[in-house]
Amino acid sequence: MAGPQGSGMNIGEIARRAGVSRSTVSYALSGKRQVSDATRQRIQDVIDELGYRPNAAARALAEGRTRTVGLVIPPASKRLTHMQLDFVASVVEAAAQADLDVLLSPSGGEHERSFERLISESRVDGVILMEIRIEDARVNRLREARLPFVGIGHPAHDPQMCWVDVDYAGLISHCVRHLADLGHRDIALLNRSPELVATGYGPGHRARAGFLQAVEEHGLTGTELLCGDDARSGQECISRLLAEQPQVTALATINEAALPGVQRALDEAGLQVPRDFSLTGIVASHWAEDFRPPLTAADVPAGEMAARAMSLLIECIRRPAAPPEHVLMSPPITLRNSTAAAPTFHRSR
Amino acid sequence: MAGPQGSGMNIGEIARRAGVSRSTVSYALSGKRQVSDATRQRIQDVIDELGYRPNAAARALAEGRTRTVGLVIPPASKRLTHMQLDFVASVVEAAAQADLDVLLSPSGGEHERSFERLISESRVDGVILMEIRIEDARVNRLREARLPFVGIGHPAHDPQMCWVDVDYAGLISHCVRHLADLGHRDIALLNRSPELVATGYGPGHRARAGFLQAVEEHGLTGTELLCGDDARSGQECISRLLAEQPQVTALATINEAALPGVQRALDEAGLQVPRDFSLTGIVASHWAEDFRPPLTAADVPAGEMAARAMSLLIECIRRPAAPPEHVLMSPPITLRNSTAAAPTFHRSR
DNA sequence: TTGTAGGCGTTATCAC
DNA sequence: GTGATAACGCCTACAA
Repeated sequence: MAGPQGSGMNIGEIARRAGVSRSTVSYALSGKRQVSDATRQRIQDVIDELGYRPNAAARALAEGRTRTVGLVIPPASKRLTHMQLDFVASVVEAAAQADLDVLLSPSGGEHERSFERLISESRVDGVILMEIRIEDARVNRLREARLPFVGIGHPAHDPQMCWVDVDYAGLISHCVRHLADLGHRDIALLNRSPELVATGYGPGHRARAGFLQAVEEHGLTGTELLCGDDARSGQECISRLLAEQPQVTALATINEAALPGVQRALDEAGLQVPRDFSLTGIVASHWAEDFRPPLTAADVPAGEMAARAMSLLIECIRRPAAPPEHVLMSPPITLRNSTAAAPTFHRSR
Repeated sequence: MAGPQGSGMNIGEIARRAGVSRSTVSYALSGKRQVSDATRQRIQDVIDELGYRPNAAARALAEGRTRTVGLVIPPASKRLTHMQLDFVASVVEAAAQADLDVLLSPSGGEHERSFERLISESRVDGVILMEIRIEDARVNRLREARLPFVGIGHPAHDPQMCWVDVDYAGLISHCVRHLADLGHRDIALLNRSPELVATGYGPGHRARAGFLQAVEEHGLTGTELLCGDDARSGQECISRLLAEQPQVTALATINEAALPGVQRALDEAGLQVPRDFSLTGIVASHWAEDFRPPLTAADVPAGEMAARAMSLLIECIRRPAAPPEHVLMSPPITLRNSTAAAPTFHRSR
């Protein structure tokens, strides 16, 4: 098994050495027509000996497909969250399962060139688009390019595209009801950063909507906190909340990166979870389990989302005319140990 | 500007509409020979109108290069660390800067197929290989394939390959000296997981070597802790250490994921950093700054490593015969607030 | 300054 | 069962 990409290492060379024509080698490899066992074996021997693999570009050119999918990630400047990371890894895994390769592309900011290359140079057969905004120009761009794609997240109005999303509104609303059932009357929503929500970040908007609706439905008082995606912001946010609104006894969150700070703020205030303060939300299981005590929360199923997105994409590629499918995931709320009945006496300021 | 990948959308179509030959269009695009301003403009107009972009596969086939680099990441099963994540994002960023695309490939475990595709189907012009082991089969595989590559990390003996690494041995040794200067006599090294180190994970081995050497040099007593890459393992590890070896007053770490647990264990034991216990190590700045108090530590410069690796790779691609270059980075230890003079009295068990 | 033509390595449609 | 041969879309000598 010598080095593959040597000099004249192509299907013709294999054919020559095996004493057959190029087409026979091609068919022996693809299995798209009968090849006698004897010749197939002869060909295979030569291939094994030389370590030959067909050239991907030539194949893509001839077949009209690349066996590659694009994954558009948010730009690196804003550090990716752990959930996003899990997602990237899971997409790669799911693609590998289907013998597809993954071409990564940042988008937003400086990186339009990379995105344009991806979609308009026929580098990929389809695209998975992360972090879709409520109004997202890239969606139109992809449609223009007639490229099959699946969104992670969904824009405001678009029955015409495939997407996979988590039901942030429904789940947060569920969390609020859970807290209401436990007797909490004043609760807060720990949302993502102000900038993110301002630029139309779907989960932020939908969590807010679900929160407001549920708060009203149950006659509660609700406070929304927009909080940076890091521990320090979380600590500041919660410290301020505890100081300024001591009547608040519970919190729902979608901001996992802030959790270590939340923990510190509660510790510093001498509050015990769940005795003095209840906590729940939508969080990658990793973060939920690392909290003390472990969080009762809906675990964002990054792996399953990636797998569903990939099979949706494969389907979109196979049948471009098929009606778009949506998957709105509503993972169960895992009961751990961070919510309890509201404390009987209010904390004083 | 209509949809690009329509039906007959290729360089010939552009040529036809502009009333020139295909080669003229090609040259107008590449600039590899003079084209009169008039025709160039006419061609450009047609291109703009139709939104044409050359087909990547055809170009790769003709040029013999793909304008794509491969990034081999550890498999998703073992969750990527934050540092690795930063690194992936930074590589993509650096590649985009050079107008290169990035093909992602998991490796190890189930994913040999993906790795083999990457290196033997001419899908990429070069490879960045993350998480190199002290003995790493992939290195030989890449060399066999004659594919330019750059390692993040370096194997035990290999002057023949390009790599970028952090000087774990030197930095940990530096940390130990710092602690020794502060009067600590019993210190510990919080290493990565036993499995990782057992499979020849370079940073683990080199941190250990630097630790042992420095401990001996300064006449200290050292304990090495192999600890899982998560908060719970960190907490268990440190709790046990504090209980079993109360004479230990300082710790150096390369296990950032364990830090939240380290913090909890110290809190639970009622120890204050740095008054009662000093902490330092090699950690992505993100984690160092999220600790309370912020850690005095060498910040792993993921962004710069990625940039250096990318330019090394570009150089390897340009001149495959050039002697291999190495970059051993030794980022400065950022003074924050987690180390102080050793406590005068030993803690009791 | 521009056009012609051959080749890059596959796949796939014909014939045999 | 197997071989020629024409695409696939682009690049680039070689001519003009």
